[in-house]
Amino acid sequence: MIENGLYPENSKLPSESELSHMRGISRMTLRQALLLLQEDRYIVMRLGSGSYVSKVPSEKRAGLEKKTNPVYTSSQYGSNGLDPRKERQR
Amino acid sequence: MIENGLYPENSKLPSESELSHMRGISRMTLRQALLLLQEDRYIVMRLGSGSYVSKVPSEKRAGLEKKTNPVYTSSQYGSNGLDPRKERQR
Amino acid sequence: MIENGLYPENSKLPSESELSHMRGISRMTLRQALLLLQEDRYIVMRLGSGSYVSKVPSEKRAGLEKKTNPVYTSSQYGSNGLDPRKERQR
Amino acid sequence: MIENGLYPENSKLPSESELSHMRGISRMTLRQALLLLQEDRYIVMRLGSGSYVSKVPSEKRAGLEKKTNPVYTSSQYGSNGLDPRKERQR
DNA sequence: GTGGTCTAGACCACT
DNA sequence: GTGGTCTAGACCACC
Repeated sequence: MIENGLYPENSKLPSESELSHMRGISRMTLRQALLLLQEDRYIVMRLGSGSYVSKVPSEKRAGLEKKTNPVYTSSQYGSNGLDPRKERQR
Repeated sequence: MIENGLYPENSKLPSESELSHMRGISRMTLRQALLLLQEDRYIVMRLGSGSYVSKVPSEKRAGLEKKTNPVYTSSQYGSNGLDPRKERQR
Repeated sequence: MIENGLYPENSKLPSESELSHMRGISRMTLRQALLLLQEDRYIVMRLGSGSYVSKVPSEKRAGLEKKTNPVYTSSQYGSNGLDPRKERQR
Repeated sequence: MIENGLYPENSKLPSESELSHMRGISRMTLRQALLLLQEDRYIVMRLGSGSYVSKVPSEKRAGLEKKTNPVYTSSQYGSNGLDPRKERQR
């Protein structure tokens, strides 16, 4: 979603609670993802404030720089950042 | 800071607002710390007036007296009491 | 609400988030109330689990036992525990 | 300032601290004024949130309705709401 | 202008 | 998804 330009540099991400609901995953799983992003310096998590984009990875230069925690996806989500799987049965 | 002699007995501490800015934390968090210090009788908070040092803990005699709310620090701040982390990101 | 029998002994209270919405107050304020109740041993707050009633104060015997943190109310709420003031202005 | 359209209906007034500095008066004096305005239903003071304009008095109809707490001024302030007396010696 | 309290909302640590 | 803590900023009661 950051690569897709949905969240520009220095912008504030939705809250952990919102993001986890958007993707249909638990907060624990979402936090693990955020912590990996922070480890790679893509975001900064500020206690009591929110998570902020600190660097937008360049899709074009993929391969020139090594990502410590690469993302393996079989598909990309739309620009609204919503997980289509969310409309699943409960 | 009291142990370091920065604020002697019966002296007036900076206001809660000042102290919170000095340490780079919110006033609510600073107040929780002051309330713990007051619980241990190190300071007295006077409504509408300020906070005052009522007892200076002796570092040397550490262990002879029991602190209800001990402080766990990995480092000590300078004599100006300023938090070097204050230059935090935005 | 505990005195009114809404939450019997050993029962689980609604979450802090729910209770704060029910009463139309912020979660921080609700927590201060819960902490006072816990101090007086009426409830137990279990991290990651919830708050539980540990003792039901007897209204009838009021005066025979001393409450450290008494409640001063000008009125009582209904059995649903909802605050009529909740429809506040914005 | 409300009559001059500086603060429209449902808008949020500056904080008590800001307003008192703007007019060069103490917060106590400013609060007395706000409380009078609230008594006349011109504003609503929401604890922990701020003061909000609830009704804009009509200058044109002055006299048709009775103000409980009328304002007696010898002059009007500019649209910026700043008190010219503020630039006084200290 | 101080300490005291409240709002609204976030991340953190835990079950 | 809970309680625990923190942020940022407001009004309240008081000196």
